[in-house]
Amino acid sequence: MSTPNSARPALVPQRRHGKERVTALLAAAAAVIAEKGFDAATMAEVASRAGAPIGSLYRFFPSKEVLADALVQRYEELTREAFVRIDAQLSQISIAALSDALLDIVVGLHGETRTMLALLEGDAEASKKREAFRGATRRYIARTLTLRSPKLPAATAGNMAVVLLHCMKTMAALTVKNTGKPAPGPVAELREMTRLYLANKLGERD
Amino acid sequence: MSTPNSARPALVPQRRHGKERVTALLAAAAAVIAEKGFDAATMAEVASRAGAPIGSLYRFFPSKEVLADALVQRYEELTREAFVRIDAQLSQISIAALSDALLDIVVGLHGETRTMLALLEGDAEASKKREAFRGATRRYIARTLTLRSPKLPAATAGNMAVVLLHCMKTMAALTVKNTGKPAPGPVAELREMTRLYLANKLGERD
Amino acid sequence: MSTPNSARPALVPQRRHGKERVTALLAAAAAVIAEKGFDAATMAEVASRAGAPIGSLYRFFPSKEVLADALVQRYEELTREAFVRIDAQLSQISIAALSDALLDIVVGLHGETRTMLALLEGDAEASKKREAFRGATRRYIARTLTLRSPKLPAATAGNMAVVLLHCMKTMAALTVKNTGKPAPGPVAELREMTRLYLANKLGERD
Amino acid sequence: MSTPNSARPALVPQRRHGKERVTALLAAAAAVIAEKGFDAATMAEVASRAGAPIGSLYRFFPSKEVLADALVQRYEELTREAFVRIDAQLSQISIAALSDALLDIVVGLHGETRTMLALLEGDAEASKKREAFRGATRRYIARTLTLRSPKLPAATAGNMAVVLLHCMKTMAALTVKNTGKPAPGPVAELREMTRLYLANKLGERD
DNA sequence: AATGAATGAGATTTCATTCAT
DNA sequence: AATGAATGAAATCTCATTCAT
Repeated sequence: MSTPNSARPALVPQRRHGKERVTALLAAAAAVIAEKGFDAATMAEVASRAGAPIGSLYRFFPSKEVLADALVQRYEELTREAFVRIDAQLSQISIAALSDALLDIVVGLHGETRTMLALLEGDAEASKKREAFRGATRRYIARTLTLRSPKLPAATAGNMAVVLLHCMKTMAALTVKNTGKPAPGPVAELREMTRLYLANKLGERD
Repeated sequence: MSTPNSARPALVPQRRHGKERVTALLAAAAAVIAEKGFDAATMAEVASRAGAPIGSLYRFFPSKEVLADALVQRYEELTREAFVRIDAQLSQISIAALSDALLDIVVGLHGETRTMLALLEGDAEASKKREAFRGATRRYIARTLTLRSPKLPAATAGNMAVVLLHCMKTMAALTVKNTGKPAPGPVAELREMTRLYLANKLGERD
Repeated sequence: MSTPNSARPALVPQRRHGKERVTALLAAAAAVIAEKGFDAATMAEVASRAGAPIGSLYRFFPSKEVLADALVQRYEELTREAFVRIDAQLSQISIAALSDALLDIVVGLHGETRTMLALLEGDAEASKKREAFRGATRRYIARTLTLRSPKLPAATAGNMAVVLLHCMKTMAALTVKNTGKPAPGPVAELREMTRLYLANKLGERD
Repeated sequence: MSTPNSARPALVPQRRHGKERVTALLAAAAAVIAEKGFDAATMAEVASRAGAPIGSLYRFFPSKEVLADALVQRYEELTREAFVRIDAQLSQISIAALSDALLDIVVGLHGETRTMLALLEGDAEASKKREAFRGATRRYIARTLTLRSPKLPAATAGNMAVVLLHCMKTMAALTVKNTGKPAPGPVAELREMTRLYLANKLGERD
């Protein structure tokens, strides 16, 4: 009657129509959250922009929280895949290239960088899933650093990962600056700073 | 949510009692926003935590937006003063010290770092005042860089300022991580990265 | 809450599989209603607890109202059978034993006493079927009283039946008190009060 | 943002206008709950029937639960006062008169007997306040019994109170039967049964 | 001027019932 | 016939802002 249905996870659609609808709902949610931020985004607008009745939205995503988590989970999967690709060629690329590859991960989210930023904001009330995303990404970074420089102490790798995660967030912020245009100057500076940092820490000391 | 009272600016209190009340209201607003975020902070809680009636809050700050702007303006003033202090000793300090000084500005906000972050989040709906804060800080950074290295092209200084502003935001985020404890490892890494970057860009090439 | 499907009655299942399913659905409905009350019980939970798809539930019971009526009808049948057994030995038992037998009828519903109470609550919106249950039980009581004491005026028997019906409801309430334990002290008092009343009214004055 | 405001108790109105409004709201709530039962009564209808906007209703009664509790508390106060009056003349009245006085308490609630019944229904989800009402009334009864017959064992008084409370509920149910008309026959029977019981238990054995 | 009660649009969420597959 | 996804009206509750006192 009044107990919020926060327990149930997102429903996985069975039929083709349901899959299309879920895709549309997630796209609409990403768009609305990108435009207005998580709090100001309303479930009604998400549904209507997806051309779905509100009941359908709630059938698949039983709460606003679950809807946000579904988006975050997608970003986490994309991020994990990106690290798999980076790790596969880790021994063949320069440290500068590695640095660029890290920053380019956020660009790979295409139009949803702004959504991801909106979802990652707000430490306090953010759900477990979103905090987990940050943690997971940090671990991916640390593991990649260790793979590349096996002598790097684990603690150092962890600390560096925190800083590099923020560099990635900065990259995301620059990418969406001014509604989509990449702001090339600042991006170049960010790349330079990150390259310098990685080169200095990971070695290549000649 | 009805028609907002967007016109009138924050009232400047005349009598001593009024000044104390405004101080208490701003402190309460900072605390509530830090705890719950801007959207979840309610005007009623701000007033009650300041021991003031809600009508009094609205007398001095005609809207939630104006209240947020007043906080941002205070942070901008503190930031400006910090740059004045940095610029005064700019020729006598090393680049590493300058780098640290930039990052330490956010620490100077004491307990309100979290509030400032909450107010700076959310590109979309943020008011002009908050956008102006970012712009002003960026200009302060650029001016300081130019003062220290007069040959630095203006465009480069501007681009660097964008990146350094994000380093400051990172510093702020690390400062409030885990309810106040500074997370020393990541902070050390951030300082190192920023020092490397500034040293490389501003020179000291001997 | 839209237009209810009030017309069609409960479908009587033809095949054996259908009968089993109906039994499972009714048992699930009884359990859910006992736990949460009629309003808070949802059709979805009834179906899922019976291991049946929601469509199947609606095939046999075209509305929530009809489902409740089916339960009530079962209680009415059980009650009628109980009165048949009581009437069969009516001339051989003492008035005290008759009194106890009346109160024990509700105990014979086993685990569904709570369900019955939940369905009998709420005068206002209760369906005809549920009101009819009360009326029928009242008539059973009155008839049994008349059978036992033929000189009892019909009007008196009817009035007494109303009171005795409430004694049975009280017995039901005491039976389910504290999740199933019978609360022996109050039950003993209720038995005593009912015996006194019946003995006084039905006679045995010699 | 989403936390229900179940914590805050009912607000006590300060000004005269507020007191009138609270009175109107409680009357409207009692009427709607009496007509439709607690679950089917909507906050919107309560407000509109009191001629108040929904926000005003929630200002004074922060949740539906609190609104119900306020009604129950009023009934508890009326009940307590009734017991005070009964106890004051306890030594001067016959046991039959005491029995009648107990049953007449529910009649003293005038038109709100049905509301009280609706609020007392439903063991499971009922709030603490409503359970407390039952408990308090039981204790009032037990104390009155003990005052009248000091030799009565405490445990027996408690058990009798449970049964007598149900007699009072029965009286309430009979009072509201058929939208207000008292159904004189059954009431007379109930009075008789209760008198017999009390006379038998409390004594007058000469 | 100061207060805090009043307002009501709008947000999230539920669920009985239907109907396409 | 059987299934379970889809629907949307309606319920509870919030809160920025106003304005009578």
